Amino acid sequence: MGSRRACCENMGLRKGPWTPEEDHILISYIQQFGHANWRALPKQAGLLRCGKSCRLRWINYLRPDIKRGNFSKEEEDTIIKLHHNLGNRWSSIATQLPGRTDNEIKNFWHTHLKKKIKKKLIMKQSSNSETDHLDHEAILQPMTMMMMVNNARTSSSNATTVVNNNVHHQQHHYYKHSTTRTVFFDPKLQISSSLLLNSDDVHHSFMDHNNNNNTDEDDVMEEGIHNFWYKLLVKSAETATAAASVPPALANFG
DNA sequence: AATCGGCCCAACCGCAGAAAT
DNA sequence: TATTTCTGCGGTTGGGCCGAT
Repeated sequence: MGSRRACCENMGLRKGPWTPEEDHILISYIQQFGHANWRALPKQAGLLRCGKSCRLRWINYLRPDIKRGNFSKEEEDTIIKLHHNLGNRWSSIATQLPGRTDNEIKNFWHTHLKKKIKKKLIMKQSSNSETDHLDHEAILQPMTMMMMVNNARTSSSNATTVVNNNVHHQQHHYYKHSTTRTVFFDPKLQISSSLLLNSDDVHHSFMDHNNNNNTDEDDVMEEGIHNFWYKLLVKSAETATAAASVPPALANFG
């Protein structure tokens, strides 16, 4: 694809917070003419904004069906459940929550739910006698990796990158073997989790679950992934705790 | 009353895929 | 089929707000 100029590079266009006047112009225009072409809209409406900015303003703030205010407990539970299944696919999650935007859900996740879940995990971890020796930071570190690998798994475009880098593509996860360890790799962020995934049995446990012949493929994947991440979490926390000096956990893989 | 630091959220940016040419 | 344009998505940022000191 050729080099494309960002829409807001156009000189003379306003950026930053919208004024009530701009809001009014945008609402009036869309009510009258709709928004068939975002690119052309600001010019036709007489707004000194790029189309992208107009679209965002409308979708996230001005649409008449936007539900404002605090998230209910039901909405919260729905987000947690959907995020567990879908990962950071905020737009998909938003389709299940009428009146809520992907941006709003994303913000809510980052500011409230993520912390809440981490806290729950720590509480759970503290009450688990079997893993009492593990420190909480070591648990949270692989959690970050879980998120990143999950992102890689949900992006089809990354698959190409992975193939180009000669990384094997198996089911929905990417992995590659070095002579000494199995490495998970996030092609988008160009980082690997070699520190966290230096154990073959973790890798095999994941593969075993994936090779299960159960008829409900999604359930198998879900169960396999769940089990896999649990083992990974414990294993990597052990590794991190044991290490006298922890090297940069997310070193470039080259 | 002033300052500081963390939180929150609207808006921006870059990227990728779809659609159009 | 190749290239360009448009749209939508997810990550990130920055500024306002608010409580703590």
